Formats: sequence, C-alpha cells, structure tokens
Amino acid sequence: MTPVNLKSLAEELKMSIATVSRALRDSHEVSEATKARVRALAAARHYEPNAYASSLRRNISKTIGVVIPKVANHFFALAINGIEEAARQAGYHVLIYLTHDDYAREVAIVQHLKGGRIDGLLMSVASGTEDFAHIKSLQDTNLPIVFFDRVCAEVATAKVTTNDYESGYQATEHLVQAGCQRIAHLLISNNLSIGQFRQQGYLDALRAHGLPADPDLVLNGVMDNEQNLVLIRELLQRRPDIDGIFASVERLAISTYHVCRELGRRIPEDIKIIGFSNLESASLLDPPLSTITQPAYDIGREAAKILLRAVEKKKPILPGQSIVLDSTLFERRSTAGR
Amino acid sequence: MTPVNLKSLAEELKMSIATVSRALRDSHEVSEATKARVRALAAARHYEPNAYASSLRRNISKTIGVVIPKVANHFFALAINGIEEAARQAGYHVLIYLTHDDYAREVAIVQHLKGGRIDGLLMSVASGTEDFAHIKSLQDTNLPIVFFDRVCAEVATAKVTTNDYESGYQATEHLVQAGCQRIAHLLISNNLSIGQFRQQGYLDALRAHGLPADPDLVLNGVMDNEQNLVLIRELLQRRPDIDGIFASVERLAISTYHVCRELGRRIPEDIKIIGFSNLESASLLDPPLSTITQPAYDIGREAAKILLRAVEKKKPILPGQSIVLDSTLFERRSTAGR
DNA sequence: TTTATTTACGTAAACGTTTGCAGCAAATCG
DNA sequence: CGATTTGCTGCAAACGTTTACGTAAATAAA
Repeated sequence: MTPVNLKSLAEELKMSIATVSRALRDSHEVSEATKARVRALAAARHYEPNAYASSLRRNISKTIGVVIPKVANHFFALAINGIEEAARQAGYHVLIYLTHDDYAREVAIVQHLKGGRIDGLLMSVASGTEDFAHIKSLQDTNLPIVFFDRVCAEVATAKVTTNDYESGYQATEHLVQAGCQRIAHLLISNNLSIGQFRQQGYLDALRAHGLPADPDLVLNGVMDNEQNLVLIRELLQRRPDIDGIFASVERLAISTYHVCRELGRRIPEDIKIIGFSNLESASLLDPPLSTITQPAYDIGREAAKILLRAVEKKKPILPGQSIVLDSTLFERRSTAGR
Repeated sequence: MTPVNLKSLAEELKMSIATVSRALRDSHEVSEATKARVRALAAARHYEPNAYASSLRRNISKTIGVVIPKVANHFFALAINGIEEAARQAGYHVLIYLTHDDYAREVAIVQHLKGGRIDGLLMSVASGTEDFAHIKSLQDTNLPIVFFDRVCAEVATAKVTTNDYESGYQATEHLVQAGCQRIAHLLISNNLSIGQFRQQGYLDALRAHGLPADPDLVLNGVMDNEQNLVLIRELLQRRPDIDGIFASVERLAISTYHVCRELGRRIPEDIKIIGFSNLESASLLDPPLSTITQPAYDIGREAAKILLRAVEKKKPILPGQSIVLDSTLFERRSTAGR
C-alpha cells in the first residue's frame, strides 16, 4: 500500500506539496476552491500528518509529560484523569512516567526528557528526592514545568497544591473536638514539603488547644507497607495512651485499620482516626473513615491548564501563577465523638 | 545557548556528523579511540538525541499507546503500572488516552494514532463500542495491537484476558454453597465479551446446581452511577427473594453496598455479595467484601511484553499468542455462610 | 610486488513537514 | 496605460538523525 502523505496527495491533485500543506493548515494564502479539493482527497485517503516530521520541523510536539510516583493510587489516578482531560481539549498528548518514589529513576526519566520529546512537564516529585539539580537542568533547556501536590520549592515555577497546613490543622482540631488527648501523626518521608506543612498544622492545632507536642507521637512511615504495619503496631503498643491518629497518607490510615483490628482496638471508641484519602469507598469501610480529601481531579486539570497556557503562548511560567486548592474534611464514624 | 546536537558535537570534535552518530550508537565502524572521545564530549555537553528526528528517520518512535476507558479505577491503574514497567525496561515511552467509555472518543483517538506517533497499541475497548472498523483500519496500517481485558473478538490479534467464564462460574457457585437460592447478576453493557463470559459462567453454575435461570435477576448497569443506584434499589425491592448478588463490576458491588445499607438489608445475613474487584481495601469494608480479583498488574505487563516483542522483531501478532490469566477468589464475610 | 580485504571515516541523500521567498497572473491605482 | 498591489501557487531549504555508498589508508593474502 502506497503511503499517504503530503507528497502522494500533491501528486494526485497535481499541485505542489506546499499548497497541500497550507490548505490543510487552513492558510489564508490558499483559495477556498483548492482547499476544498485538498480536504476532500485528504479525507478520502484518511490522511493523518506524520507527527514526527511536524514536530521536527516546528520544534513542537503537542505532547506533555507527566512524572509521578505511582498510578495505583486514587489521588494520582484522578489527577491523571484531570490532566488528560485538559490535554485532550487542547489537542495535546500525554506521556506518562512512574518514578515509584525512586530518586534514581526520577533522575533517569528527567534526563531522558531532554530529548525534546515533550513541550512541557507536569511533575509530582518522588519522596526520596532531596537534590533537584536534575529538574533545574531540565528547566534550563527552557522546558516549562508545573509541579502539583508534591512540589519542589527550590525550582522557580508554578505549583498547584492544596491547603496542607490548614488541612493538618483542621484534622487535628477535629480529633481534639472529638475528645482526643493523645494524637499521633503518621506521615511519610518528612522531606516532602507537603508533609512538613501538614505536620506544622498538626503542631499548631495541638498548641492552640493546650495539648503537648510529643515527638514520640510523630511516626515517619517508609515505602514498604509491611514495615509500616510493624512500626504502627510498635507505636500503639508502646503508647497505649494514644486515642487519636492523624494519617497524612492514605496507606497509613489503611494500615492503622489493620493494626487496630489485630490489636483489638475499637474505632472510634478506643481510638479515632482521620486520614488524607481519595478512597471512594471510605464511607463503606468498617467503620466509615473520616477523611481529608484533596480535589485530585481539579489539581491535575488546573496544573495542566497552567502548563498548556504557557506552552501555547511560549511564555515562561512564573511562581506567581501558583494555585492553592482547598481540601474537604469528611466527618465519618471513625472520629465519632463519645 | 547554542543547541547541542550531532552537528555541534561534530564541529567541536572536528569530525563528521556521521561518525559522531555512529560512535554514539556504538557502531563497529568506529574505532574505540574516537568512540571514547565522542562519548566524553556527549556526556560533558549532556547530549540527548532528538527523539523526533530519530523517529522520522527510522520510522520508529520507541513509544507505545495505551487506550483505556478510565484510569481512576484500580484495575486499569494497576494495569498501567504493569505496562509502564514493561515499557521502561524495554526503553519505550507510554502515551495514554482515556475513552471514558465513549465510542466517539475512542474513534477519534484511534484515528489520531494513525499519525505514526506510536509503534504499537495496547487497548481495552470502551463498553459502548459495537463497531470495530476504526480499530481494523488502524491495524491495516500495520500497527501491532494487543487487547487486554476488554477485548475485541472481531480483530485478529493477541488478547490478554482472565478466565472470565470460570470466574463467573466460581463466584456463582460460591454463593450457592453459602446457601443462596436467588442469585442476581449485575453486569455492565452486555456487548462486552467479558460480560458475556461471566454471564455464561453464572448461568451454567446455576444450572449445575439445579437453580432456575431467571432473566429478571440479570441487571444491566449503565454508565451513570446514580442511575445504577436506582436500578439496584428497584431490583431489590421488586424481588425481595434475592439472597445473593454477583457483581461483575466493582462499581456495582459498591453501589449494592450503599443500597443495602439504605434498605436495611444485612450483609451477609439477608443477602450475600461477591464482586469482581481490585479494591485494596476490600477487606476493610463493612462487611469485608468477597472478591474475584484479577491480576491487573500482570495483565498489563504481559500484554505489553507481547506487544513489545512483536514491535522489536517487526513481526505481526498472532491470535495464538493470547494469554489467559487466572483471577483469584477471595472469600470474605460478605458471603459468609449461615 | 600486486591484489584483495579490512578498517575508519566522510559525503550526501533520505524521512515528511513547514515556511521564507519568488513568481506570475489578475486586479487596483495613479 | 504603466506601475503597484493582491491573491494564489511553486521552489527549495530547513529541522536532526540515520545509513547506503564511496574512499582512502592500512593490513593481509597471493
């Protein structure tokens, strides 16, 4: 089967390649009559322009990259959903890369992206990432970057986040008002900025309500879920006075449920739990889990919009374009008052 | 900043572009000495080959496409995870497209992919798709395609699925053995082949255990979740004799939980439920949900492997390469016997 | 020594598209 | 009526890479 490209169309129409190209791009330099002829044949032959030739020539790929830690996670899945929606509307394609929260993988991926494959990048950094040279170096190639959720403070660009400090404060206050006196905070990898904000909200809420801030009650989770089960079990056994748990990460809330079941701690009678989560089934858990839920879809969509706007206008992205969206606290039985 | 490409490297090294290119591709036509020099400079300049120029020239993009209905769904999220893993290992990139189970979108996406942007396609068809001309037409361009989970029988290629018939049979039998006499089957869009297989397994299991097959007990769900709640409520009210539910789709199982809660039906005392699901938190639901769980990650990975093997060897994919993986039945309290 | 073979590199033509420039007719203006 | 503009089209050069082919020198074979 002879390939269908500008050349073959031009030959069949007995005009030059240039005219065919212009006609298809709806250039004003082409008469309506020839445009119609060209379009008709292009449609008949199911012509699709070669994306790579076009990208090479125009130095524009109509593709954005998304680098995230994982996809099997409601938050990121919803975010991708929003990103894909915004990209599709703008006629962009979406390349996806998973770091699995591994610094080395993140570096390799970012380096690879310098090949000019994408016009812009959306990123949520790996929890293990402490050095940002790879990202800065990518930005130096004039590639627009927008961070979402797990942002990187050292890189000057727009960030789309949620009100993590306030959410941490609210969650803690919610537990206090439900009657908790000893509230633990479970978070992951405190070098992530969001973890720090939530932790600060937690601390300030404790202080505001006259509760002591006990470092022993702050647990830094790890990547491995089995290990987290052990850590949480140790914590609950070492400190039987804990009567409230604020989990900054969905996984840790789930793990806490498992440990409580194992140890025979009743939720919410013995211990109350609230966690960051985008679980659809939170209300069906036993007991229904109180959550702080981030607007994940909107985060993805807004981040993509900012990025695409910059890409289209070829303007640099300024930190001033950052957006902070509000999370929502859903009160359910896991924090029911006495 | 002057661009770093083969030309600039060649100039600096005072050799031809061809030699630089060959050196970087480790061609045997280049001496080790010059290879070393080239590699050193390339590394120093952080050279990354232009992906589009390379793709254009070699007619190979090192990119595969993934077209799925949605991503905010455990099954597909895990599948993507497997796909990305296999792709990364083989040095491939992953473009993602969501159809939202919309036929028109699927057609548009597939048509768009004819631009030569990808070397191969992984696909799980939209539930609304009944005509497969768009897919066949894409396959006619010699693009290798592998289906997974929601396959398309009309297109001759490899498919990666689970043992849906057996799973439907087992799930139904499991309910029978737990004491159910009137078992309903909730599925979505019966034109999907997987739905048909599961339905057949359901019917055969009923017959094998001497239970009548009542068409009134088979509910075809729709896209809209709110609407499904209404349908399920109607069914349970119209047929109070229903004492078992086999949900072919995770969402329908969740909706059933909500309806049961609303109607005051106790699970598992009044009604037992088992559903296809990849919910990590199934065991934490109230009550824990018995599930048939598909090996989603493996499905994605195996599908990607088949595809990539064909892409690399430039060989067509034969239906004979299809794989059927086994799902696992997890027995939990929602189907506890009397 | 002559001839064949190997090694290492350069030349230049592709891949399909976009676009500055030129050309050429018809239309408009001075 | 000549000069200029306007509308449409073609020519050809890019974009950065890969690779068939050519070639010169070095080595091996005769």
